[in-house]
Amino acid sequence: MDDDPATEILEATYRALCQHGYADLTIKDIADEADRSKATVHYYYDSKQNLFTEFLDFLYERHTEQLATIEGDTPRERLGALFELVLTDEQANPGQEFRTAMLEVKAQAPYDDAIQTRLTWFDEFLFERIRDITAAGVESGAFDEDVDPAVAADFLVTTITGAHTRRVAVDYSAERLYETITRYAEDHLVADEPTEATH
Amino acid sequence: MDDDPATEILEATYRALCQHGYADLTIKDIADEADRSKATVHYYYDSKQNLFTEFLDFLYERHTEQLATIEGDTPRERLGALFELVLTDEQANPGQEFRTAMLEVKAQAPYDDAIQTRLTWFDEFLFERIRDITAAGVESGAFDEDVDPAVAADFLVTTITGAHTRRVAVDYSAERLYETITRYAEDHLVADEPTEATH
DNA sequence: GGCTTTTGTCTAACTGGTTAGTAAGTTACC
DNA sequence: GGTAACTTACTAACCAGTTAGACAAAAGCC
Repeated sequence: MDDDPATEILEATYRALCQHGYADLTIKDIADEADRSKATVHYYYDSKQNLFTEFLDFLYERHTEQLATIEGDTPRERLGALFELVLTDEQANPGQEFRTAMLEVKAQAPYDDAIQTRLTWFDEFLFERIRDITAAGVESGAFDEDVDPAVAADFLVTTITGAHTRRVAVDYSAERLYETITRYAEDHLVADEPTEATH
Repeated sequence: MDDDPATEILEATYRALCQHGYADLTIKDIADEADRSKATVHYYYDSKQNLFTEFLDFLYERHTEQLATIEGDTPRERLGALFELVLTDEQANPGQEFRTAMLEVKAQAPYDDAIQTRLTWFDEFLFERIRDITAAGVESGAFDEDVDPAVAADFLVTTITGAHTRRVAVDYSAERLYETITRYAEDHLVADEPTEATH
């Protein structure tokens, strides 16, 4: 927590973002959260856009670190742990407020190349992670042999994205979405023979 | 096109929304698009929030009319037509600008009950439409008998929502998402026996 | 028909509030 | 004394909503 002021401002940005949402996020909100003046924020970051771009880099680092911690002896376990992390984890993602703000940011992507570039990183990172786990599962025989890891990963990223959106837009239960996706994976990825025991 | 001024303003709102996005949408933008003054907009709609709520009602009506036109002799054809309408139809949905604006609106749902209520209508309408088609397919034997229509519809709505979000946030190809979802439906909904012919 | 009054539609100009960013100066440490 | 870190006070721009009134058509009245 004994960061340099620049990092402290990024952490304050996170808290301010959760409290006010992206649309209503002002430099003053961030400054207040960082216990500094508005001008100090501008001292470290030239513009609001500049600050936010660096904030997304900061988030990306945190997010990839989190996804890297995923463990499990089998691909199936690792995939389950990943779903849990991105769909239900409440301690890692302080919840609805942050997800809402991230959806606001996603909607701003077409207006801001720097944002779109970074959101694409997030998307691709998740895709690659799922594709690799799926490929390992296919190779080990745990997953159905005619599953194409890239196609399955693409589909799952889309569904996870949809779960995030629905959770915000129509206040849909995160748990229920988690269960539906897990069920899909169990039913359609896991190979037939070894799974019969599960039923 | 010879509507009353109130409706003309709603149509102007649609055009202004596509041009400026939701975040940057001002009463002036709408007024300019309607070739009227700012005060005239306020003459017909008390507040911006009021105008936008009525605009969403206007959109809902248009959207449900569109979804009602879906035809097809078999449930499979109807589901295919629905995917095409909600995922690729470019003449019905003037494209990226509008989808982007709608994602911005979705992100505002948690801050505005009137918006959330209406987005839930959209979500539920699509869900029910897919569930009914799926149920008809299961009943006729065209779809796998152990498909639960409600579960499948829920999953598909989530995936469609994800496709919309990814298209905006990471500029993902709509066509590719359409193909992935169609493939899922063909592989996992359609009953085994009658489908062998397709492969 | 001619006259006034009312009503519906609309506008220019203004108000009050907000915001990103800046300029100039202060404090604190080396 | 110089520099890094920081603040107060400001500017310029923007926006939702209001006000006061223009203009025309319709309605009521003689």
